[in-house]
Amino acid sequence: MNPLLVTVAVPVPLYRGFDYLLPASLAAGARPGVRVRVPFGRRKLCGVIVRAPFERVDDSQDYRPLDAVLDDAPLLGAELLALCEWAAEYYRHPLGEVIAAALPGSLKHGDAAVLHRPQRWQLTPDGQQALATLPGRNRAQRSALEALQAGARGAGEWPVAPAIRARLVELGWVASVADDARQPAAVSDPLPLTAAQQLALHELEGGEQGFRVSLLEGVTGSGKTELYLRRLQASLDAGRQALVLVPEISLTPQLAQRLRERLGDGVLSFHSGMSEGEREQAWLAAREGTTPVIVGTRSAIFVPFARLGLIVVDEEHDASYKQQDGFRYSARDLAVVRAQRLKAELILGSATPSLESLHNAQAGRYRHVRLSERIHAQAPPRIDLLDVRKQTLAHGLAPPLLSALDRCLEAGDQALLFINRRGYAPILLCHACGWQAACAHCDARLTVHRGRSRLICHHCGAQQPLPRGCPSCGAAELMPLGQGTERIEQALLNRYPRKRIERLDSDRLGRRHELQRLLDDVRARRVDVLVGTQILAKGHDFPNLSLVGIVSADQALYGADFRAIERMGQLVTQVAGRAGRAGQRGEVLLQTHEPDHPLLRLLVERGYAGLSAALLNERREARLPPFSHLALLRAEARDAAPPMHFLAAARELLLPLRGLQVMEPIPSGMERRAGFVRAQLLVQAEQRSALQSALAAIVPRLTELARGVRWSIDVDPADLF
DNA sequence: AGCACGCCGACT
DNA sequence: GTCGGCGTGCTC
Repeated sequence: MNPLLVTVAVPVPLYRGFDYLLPASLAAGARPGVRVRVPFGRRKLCGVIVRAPFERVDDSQDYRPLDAVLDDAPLLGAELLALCEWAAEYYRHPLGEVIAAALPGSLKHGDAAVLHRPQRWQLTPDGQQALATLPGRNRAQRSALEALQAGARGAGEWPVAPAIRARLVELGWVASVADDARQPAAVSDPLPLTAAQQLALHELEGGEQGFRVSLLEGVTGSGKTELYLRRLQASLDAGRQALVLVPEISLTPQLAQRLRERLGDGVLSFHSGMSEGEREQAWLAAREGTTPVIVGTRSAIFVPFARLGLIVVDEEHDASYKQQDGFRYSARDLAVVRAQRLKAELILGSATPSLESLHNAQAGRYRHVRLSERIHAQAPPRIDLLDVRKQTLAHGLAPPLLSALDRCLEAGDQALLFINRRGYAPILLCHACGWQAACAHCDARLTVHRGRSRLICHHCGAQQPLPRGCPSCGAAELMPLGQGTERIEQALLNRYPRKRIERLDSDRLGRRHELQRLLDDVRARRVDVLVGTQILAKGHDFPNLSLVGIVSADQALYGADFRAIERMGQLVTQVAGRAGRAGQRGEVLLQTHEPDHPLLRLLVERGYAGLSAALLNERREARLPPFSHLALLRAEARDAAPPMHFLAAARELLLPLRGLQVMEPIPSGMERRAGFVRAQLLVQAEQRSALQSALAAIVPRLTELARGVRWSIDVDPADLF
């Protein structure tokens, strides 16, 4: 018999498969999904077997034997492996890298997959006694013991420094006990449903079981989460697990906590803010079936489950579900694929659904479940356009907005100001000679950050100290032009010295618990005005806002990207939705220089539903997604010519293929970025399959053409820059 | 992506 | 005379 070979996916950016000789001694355990250690060039890599062993037939090729089989049982089950293969095909990304993206760090590098038995820390009788007699100076020990007594349960929920814990164990005051019987602790009762919720729940539950997608379109405050909870409970009751995706790390603790209160403490999180160890344990627990629910961000779509029955994608319109570099997958779209393959239920929830999902719902592929009433029966916030033309702006704020703020704060209410720009000002200008602070590596201006006293490029991260005078003409005074969150915050601090003004943007999200503390302060009404970027639009709940000011959304109106207005509508609607308290209508002011823009008027008069309907019509006319399918071929290099030449050659390869419309290669929106000159080629197809086969056909040739050019394929690009 | 091999400038 | 610059070539 001929020797056996196995195909191994190795984590390298190569589109070819690599076959290895399978030593007879290792043949028993070699199955798809099992990790192996293989020699690769001069190094050793951890790869995954992706095909059942097969007999060697050709003698022309030399093979190297694999070193070791790392798993007794496949680490990637058939379902997850198939999902990875599907994603690699669809997104035209090397399978080895896709699998690497699906594995938590430590497992990716070949560490043994060991699920620690859940353990729980417990006060011993000695510990009980010690707590009573412990001298007051042992503060750390005391508070740790008190936390345990107060009912901290899982190991992760007992906040104690490892050194203190070790000491307490040594003293015999605490002990760990196995916690297999994860009794659902402190499970609270479901909230009563409104009539509208009941109706919606009925629609979600009804009809054919098995694979189904529901687009749950519910305005802010309509109680989508309670419906998720009902479906999650039903899934758990049926003995199946569930996956809940959220767009942002900062939303996981909040939601995970709420799920734990209702579904028990088996609910685990999965996101990049966790340590590798924590992520690995959550991943393994889901795979074993020992955790009923995972709440996570984009990458959690690759968590394996023993019996997944339900996926919820919250805020499904959110662009963060699309990975923007490397393996450019959409977790929301993969959720559809995964649910279909598993015959599972999928709920896509949003107050402002993406045009793609709306289109799918209208085409009958998704159930369209609407929740149009807010629970507390407030009127939905009305958005008023504030024409700022010819008005004197103070740091970008027009007098009517300022007087609305005055009234709001006098009444002791809270206000929120939204501006989608970090920093103090996006431009630093010399009034004497016209010089502007520009990035040395990008075609971009540097943003003034007053607090840190620096100029920062928001595209490549380059920084420099804030210059004292003009570097070009020496004039003493430089003018910050335009506004960011920092500047609005400053202006409000000056105007309202006795009020508490807080800023919320990614610059402030450094420390782990800071966001949580800030949000708590806002909810407890210790903050009067909150100034922030789109983080404010992402589902955080602020129950006491009576005024929302949107400093500007005009940029989207001039934006070159065909999705700019859709995004603006989502952002504005989401931010506006934060306004209004029980029984009181919120006020929303949207500053604009284009008060007569038809799409802006549509948004204000007919809401997101009106805007999205009009945008869908435009897309249909223009044959843009979701009425066609796009792929973007990007290229970059140190010099300007190679990317264009590469793309021109790629275009030649594509032109003879059928069912495609191939544009001319063009320089990217920001041509130079982080020292690279970038260009792109847009390919459009009516049929997804035509796009797929075209890309499949040209990838091997691209590899040959790419001399000195870095390139990537973006299937279903989120933006065309 | 790594990692090596391979030929041309400023240093112990 | 060497250390090292990154160009390009390969990885079963």
